[in-house]
Amino acid sequence: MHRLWSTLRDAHGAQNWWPADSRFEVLTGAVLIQNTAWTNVEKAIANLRSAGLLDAGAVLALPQSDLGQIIRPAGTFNVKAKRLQALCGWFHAEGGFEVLDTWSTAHLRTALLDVHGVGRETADAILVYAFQRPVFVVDAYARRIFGRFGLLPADLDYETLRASVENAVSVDADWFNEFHALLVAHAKVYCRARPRCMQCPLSRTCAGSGHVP
DNA sequence: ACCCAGGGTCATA
DNA sequence: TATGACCATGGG
Repeated sequence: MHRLWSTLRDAHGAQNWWPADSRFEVLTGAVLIQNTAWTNVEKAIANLRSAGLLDAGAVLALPQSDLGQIIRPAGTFNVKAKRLQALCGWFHAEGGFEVLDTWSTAHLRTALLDVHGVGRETADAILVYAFQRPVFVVDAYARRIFGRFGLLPADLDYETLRASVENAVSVDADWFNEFHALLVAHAKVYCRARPRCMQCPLSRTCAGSGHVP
C-alpha cells in the first residue's frame, strides 16, 4: 500500500486536494461530483458562488426547483438539488462545523449516511476532505488500480475494501487525503486513453497481461 | 451517435 | 443480497 502511494506520488506529484476554497464548498462539491465530470461541477459551483449560495442557510431558503436550475451544469440537477438541501439541512440543524468537529469519526459517519443522497463514498469523501478524518475513500478507480496492481480483489464490497486499506496502514488523514487524490489523478491520466495506458508507471507490476482499463 | 464521469435511491426478486 | 431503472449535463 505504501509502495503504491509512493509510486503514484512520484508519478503525479502532490495533489493537495480537495479543490475548493472552503470546507462548506467541499460538502457541496461532494454531492455535485456524484457520477459527473469535475468540469461540470466547476460550472455549477461558479453559479452557486455568484448567487451567494455557498452557505447552508442560503441554500435552504431557496425553492428546490430554483436551486436545480442554478446547478444545472452538474447534471441530474433535480436529484442533486434535493440532496444538497438535505445535506445543508442536516449541517445547519446540527450546528455547523464548530459542533460537528467535536464528534467522533464513527458518529459523524453514521450521521452522514443517514442524510438523503449521502452514500458511503460521498460520506467518506466528506470525512476526509471537509473534516480531516483518517478514512479511505473507496471508488471505482481504487478498485481498478488495486486489482491491476494485485493488491486487493476489485469486487470486494465497500466496507470490506475500506477496512482492508485502513487496517493495512497506520497513517493520518493527510495520507488518506493524498492517496485518494492520487488514485483519481492516476486514473484520469492513464486509465482512459489506450496509448497512454502503455506508459503507465504501474504497468510492470500490474497483474495480468492486458493492462486494460 | 455513443459512452462515461470522483453515486445514490428506489423498486423488485 | 443483488440486480436494474432512473436521474441528465458536457466532453471525448
